[in-house]
Amino acid sequence: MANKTRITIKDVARAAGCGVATASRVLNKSGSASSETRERVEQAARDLGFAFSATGRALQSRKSMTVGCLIPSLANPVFAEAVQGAQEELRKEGYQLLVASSNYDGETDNEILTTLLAKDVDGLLVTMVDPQDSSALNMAQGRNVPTCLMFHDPLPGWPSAHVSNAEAAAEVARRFARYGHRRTGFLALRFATSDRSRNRFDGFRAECAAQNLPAPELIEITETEANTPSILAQRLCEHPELTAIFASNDFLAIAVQKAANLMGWHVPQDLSVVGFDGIEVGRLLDRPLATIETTPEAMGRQAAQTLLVGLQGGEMAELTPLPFTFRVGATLSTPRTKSPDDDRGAAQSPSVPPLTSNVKQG
Amino acid sequence: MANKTRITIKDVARAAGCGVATASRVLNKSGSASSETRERVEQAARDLGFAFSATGRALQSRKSMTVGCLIPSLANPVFAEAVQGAQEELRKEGYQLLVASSNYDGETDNEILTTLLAKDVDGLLVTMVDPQDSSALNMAQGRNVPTCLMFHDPLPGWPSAHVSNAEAAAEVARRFARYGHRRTGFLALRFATSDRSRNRFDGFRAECAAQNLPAPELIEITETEANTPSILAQRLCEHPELTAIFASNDFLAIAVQKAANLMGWHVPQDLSVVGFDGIEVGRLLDRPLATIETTPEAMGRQAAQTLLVGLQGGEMAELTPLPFTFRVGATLSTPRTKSPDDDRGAAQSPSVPPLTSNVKQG
DNA sequence: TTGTAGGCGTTATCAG
DNA sequence: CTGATAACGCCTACAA
Repeated sequence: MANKTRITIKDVARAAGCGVATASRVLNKSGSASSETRERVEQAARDLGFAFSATGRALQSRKSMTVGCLIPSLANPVFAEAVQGAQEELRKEGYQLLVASSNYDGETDNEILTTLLAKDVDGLLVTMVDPQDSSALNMAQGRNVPTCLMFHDPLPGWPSAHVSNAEAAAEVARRFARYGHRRTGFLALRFATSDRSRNRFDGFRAECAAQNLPAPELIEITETEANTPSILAQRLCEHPELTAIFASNDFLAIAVQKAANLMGWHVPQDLSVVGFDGIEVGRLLDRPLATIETTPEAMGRQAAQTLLVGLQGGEMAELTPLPFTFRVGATLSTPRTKSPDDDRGAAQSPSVPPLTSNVKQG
Repeated sequence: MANKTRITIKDVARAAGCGVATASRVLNKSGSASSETRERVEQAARDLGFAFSATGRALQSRKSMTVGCLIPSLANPVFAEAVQGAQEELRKEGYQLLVASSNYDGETDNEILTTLLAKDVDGLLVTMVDPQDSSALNMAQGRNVPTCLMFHDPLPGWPSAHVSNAEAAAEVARRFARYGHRRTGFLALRFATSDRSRNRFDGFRAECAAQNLPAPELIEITETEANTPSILAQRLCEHPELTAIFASNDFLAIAVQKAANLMGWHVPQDLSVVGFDGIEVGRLLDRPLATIETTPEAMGRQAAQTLLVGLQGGEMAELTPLPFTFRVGATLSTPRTKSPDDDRGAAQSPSVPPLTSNVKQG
């Protein structure tokens, strides 16, 4: 009942019979004190169950020991893992992470950054829709709040822990070419709000050109389409000439397989599929997914380490892209036939109803 | 260069030619002010790009508008989604989330809680190893910091957003029984540090008994074993009598399938598998996973909403368990044979080498 | 309507 | 070695 809400250093000082300054020195092991008062203070602190208030400290020291972290969503394991890595790294140095997600919305991005800045974060870890043109991010810069991006390809002004999206995508194009694919597609979700996705497409298209392949087809889909195999199947049917699809992330790639199955197409013979990210489950699928394997947790770690340098007043260098690997899987092979108008899959499952109706029954 | 580090309300007051109290009133739309000074203050604030310091406010108001969130790991999508849901819900009311993960370690749990408390969080959202016996959690209670657990089955003293682990597990036992399985196994990871896992096992075992099935076999594995199909296969081989396995989460369930494939066992005929959680990819697998479907994001939301009540001084009621559903999949069927010592899979793939050697080549 | 003053919890400064 | 005291940024009486 008589619970004094909070025990402050004042209480400790009083209990120890000394001034607050002395108590502060003892408890912080700064300054010096006679072993006698030291003892009394420590005893009092223990008895009272004293703990410093980080808020009071922050106000006085102008350091909140808190880092703000903005990402699109924790529901995407790629971002969640990056945050996990960053959090571990920062905690070692005593920093806590204030996490917020924008749900891929540019306005929310700015609102969150503003709030984070108001909370006096000492640094920022950011993945957002449009970092190049964010008033809030500029404000962070103006206030000299060290900031490190994550996932974004290099941008003037901020370091970014990233994998070269264009180069990784180019690797996919080369693989496709090597296997004899010509008509390819790039399946994208939230193309408008993801520079990562756009950069992947650009890199993919450029390398297709370099490999003398026709320009890849850009297929943009909505979240609903991605989550409903039958609808996705319809969308794929609009591009019967494609023999290989590069999905902008692994979930989409898996969805493509599902949709293909629905239509009686065989992956990879009828349609090859390659993903991006390299999430763990891709490897556990019956038909392990060919994909670009990245290491989001390492990305978060790298971002955190760089930020730590900035936090200590150092200069944050531009970051070398993290390595990626092409994970070989069972979803990429040579196309069944070079003839684009072949009635694919028919030989395998002659009993399958016409595609359109089949799609509808999905 | 001449960047004054921070613009405070004092600066605004000076620029507007008035006292700080007036500026505060105007900017907070509390108290009243002549429309004239109001104008001047707002103008000044805009010109200077003023923003309140949450730290100063927190110190003064004794409200940090921050909620601490402790979970085992963001690398587990189940927790990540819960945090996502909670974050969205809390942001609506102006709260930010301070997130930290313990990596399933009980000591770290306490360290983190202590730090969070020192940061003056207004409330706590917690999933930890041992909530019943945590000094830090008790301290939170002592300080009257509203706390809501997540994922834990009801515990005296704290509300918890959860699914009834025992009941869900019982449902699996009933399904197994209905399909004619008798010898079953429960595959667990981190059994010692997860009351969720233990409660699932207890519920499963109890219902097996109720269904007149032999007691289920408890198979504990390490993370390494879980991630290496060939090793997991070896572990499974130690229990040739089992026809059905209940995995304590979906990832394990998928791993079991992988391991089974490696040995030439057919899922579900040779071995039925049911998971827990209901992660999205389970549905996208070639062989959709039978599992207990839960809604982690809703759990996070519920926890946040309850916490919000506590944050507003209300009484936090005990929470009704969230509903779960048994997701029918292709990994559960009647066992191929009732005879436990049948050489399973042999009929299907006579060319498969003996199990042991097959395992090793994995 | 307005401004002054005190205090939230800490620490750094500066006399004793 | 020790203890007032003045910030840190803000808000809320209390006065004017």
